[in-house]
Amino acid sequence: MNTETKQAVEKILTDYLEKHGQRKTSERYAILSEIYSHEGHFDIEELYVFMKNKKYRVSRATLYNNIELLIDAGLVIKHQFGKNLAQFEKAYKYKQHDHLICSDCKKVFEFCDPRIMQIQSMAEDLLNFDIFHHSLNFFAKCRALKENGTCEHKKD
Amino acid sequence: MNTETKQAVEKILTDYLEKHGQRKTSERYAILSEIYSHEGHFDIEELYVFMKNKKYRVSRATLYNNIELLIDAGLVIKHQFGKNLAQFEKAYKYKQHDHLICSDCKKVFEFCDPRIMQIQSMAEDLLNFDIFHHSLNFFAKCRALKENGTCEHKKD
DNA sequence: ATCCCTGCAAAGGGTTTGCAGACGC
DNA sequence: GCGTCTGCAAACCCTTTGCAGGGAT
Repeated sequence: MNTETKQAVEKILTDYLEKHGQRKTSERYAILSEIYSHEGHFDIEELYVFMKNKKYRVSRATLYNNIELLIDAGLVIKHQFGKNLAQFEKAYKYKQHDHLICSDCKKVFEFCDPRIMQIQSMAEDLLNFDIFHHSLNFFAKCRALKENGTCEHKKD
Repeated sequence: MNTETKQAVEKILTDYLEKHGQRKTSERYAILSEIYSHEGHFDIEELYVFMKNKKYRVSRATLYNNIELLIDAGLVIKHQFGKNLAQFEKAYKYKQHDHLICSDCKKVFEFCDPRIMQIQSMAEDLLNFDIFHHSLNFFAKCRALKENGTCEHKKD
């Protein structure tokens, strides 16, 4: 990842840890760095394998503990795409977007629409809450599937 | 539940089973009836306990199998509210709505906003998919919490 | 009579917990 | 040195699977 982003997210983590009186362990910075060096979604097992394949001696328990911390610090976002498997994504400077999941091949697509923020404001005022996160998922069938018998995006 | 709804959902199930060459077992109709006799969200374990507390001899495996069938038939909707626990809800004649989850007490609130359908149309055309289901969840802090130190809706 | 569907129990897979040792403070 | 954080492994919980018996067609 670029140096600017690396420094920025490390500072956010440092500030968060200091504010909450938690320790600045090397594992926490290693996990953050690993997450920000990958594009797209990942689950804990994938992150574990990535880090094991490098020099890191890291445990799944530590990953589970610290991913929660990173979510709380606003550095990571958690997704649930219908399966019983939490998936994650880096959050810093990543444009707000939502997801569409292909029911055929389970591939996840991204899109964004500013109108979601208007709905959010409406819900906040209606229910008297402050919303800090949203999750919008569309489940869909590829139009090419019924015409050609195959997802046209499978070749990607 | 009212007789009209009961007959309507049973017909939908019957049509679905006949169309797919699947058997009309008493368990399937019992599960459907049980689901439609409750308001709000439920998970498989709750449904299992409900049915055990009545006369039914039913297994969790059958519930898991048939809830998928009912979802496919459009009679049940599945939700994931951030935890690794699938929650379900009856779908027939139930107005389209979305959810806001209180981060303090985890209570789930409902709201609806027609603009979600506009976003859906946009995403369909942008990505060339036909969307058959959507899931929009807001995660939020109750405004009364920071003022009074307690969720004002906890008394509900 | 066929064979799909069921109940039961064991297995599976992701996540959490307990504990002794390590390390930030 | 104190107390938190870590790695490891076992425990946990929800869900899926295997199998023999039962019921729909």
